[in-house]
Amino acid sequence: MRTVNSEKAISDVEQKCADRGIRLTRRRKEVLRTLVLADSALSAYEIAEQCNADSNDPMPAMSVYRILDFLRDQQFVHRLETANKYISCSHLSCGHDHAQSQFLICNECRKVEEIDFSSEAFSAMEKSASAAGFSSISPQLEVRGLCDSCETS
Amino acid sequence: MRTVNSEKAISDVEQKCADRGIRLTRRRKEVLRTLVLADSALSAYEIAEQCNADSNDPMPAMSVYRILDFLRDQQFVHRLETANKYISCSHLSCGHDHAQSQFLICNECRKVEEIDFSSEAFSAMEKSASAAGFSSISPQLEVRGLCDSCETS
DNA sequence: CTTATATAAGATATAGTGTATCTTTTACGA
DNA sequence: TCGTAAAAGATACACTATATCTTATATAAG
Repeated sequence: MRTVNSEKAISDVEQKCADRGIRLTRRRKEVLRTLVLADSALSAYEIAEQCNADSNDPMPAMSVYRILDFLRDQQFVHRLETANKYISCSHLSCGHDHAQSQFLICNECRKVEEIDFSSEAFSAMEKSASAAGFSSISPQLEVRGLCDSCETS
Repeated sequence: MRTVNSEKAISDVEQKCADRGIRLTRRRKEVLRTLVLADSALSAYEIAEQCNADSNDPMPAMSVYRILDFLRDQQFVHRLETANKYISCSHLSCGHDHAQSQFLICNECRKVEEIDFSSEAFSAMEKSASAAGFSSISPQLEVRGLCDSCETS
């Protein structure tokens, strides 16, 4: 289980939705809960499968996509572009906004860490980018690598 | 046309293949040429389509995938993981190896630049990564952003 | 030169990922 | 309670990619 307190994360999201005047429906909560409880990033179809394992009210894959759109709009969930998978935001219980989302993805065990790169790293990247004719770079970043335990084993 | 001298790039690849004792067949050259001449990154199916526009010997999409595997193994072509597209290496005529490949991708016009991030940028990223339990990061990197001309327009 | 072998290409099927669209249901305010 | 809008259900289909089996071609050995 990735999140220390999954239930708290979900009720915090519920509160945020109430604040924003949007609805965290039963279906949306199902998808969110699946991602919060998951050990790793999941594909849309894996989410549907997991929901169907957890309840006997079938969750169609198409609904998963729709719900993921909603959850991503609200920044509760992120899409890993390099993996075609989805993962719950690791800041569900934080009060502040998270415009940034940078991910370290282990090529071996597929573990994902959502981190903040240092501002030095960012400004150095921006400098290189600007030299190549790119005036701005997205704070969304996916970096592949090896986590410590996979490196040593 | 992305490459200043496309024909030179292709004949340089031919020479490299000869050196490596591998074959740059007619089909492989067709795919490579399509990518070298392309203004942007192409999907496998777009490559097939383009080949079919250029010649009347049909290029099946399945062959394109096989040939892309070959060209990627040889580092003549890269895959943009965040775009599901392929692009020819911008160093086809260089003598040295290119273990690294970092890309800037414009979210607006889809222009792609293959660059080298500064070593400062890399070591700063590695520092952040190591703090998060990742001992090594891949030199393969795709960064989204806006190119100068899309930024100003 | 011919044949054997290995590599490449052709052909077909199918899996995996994602979007479009139309209908039905549900929630909520007037 | 009824009307409207948002959400969910259902179905079809497009796009990306892999697996596998067969046929063709290139090169090396005899």
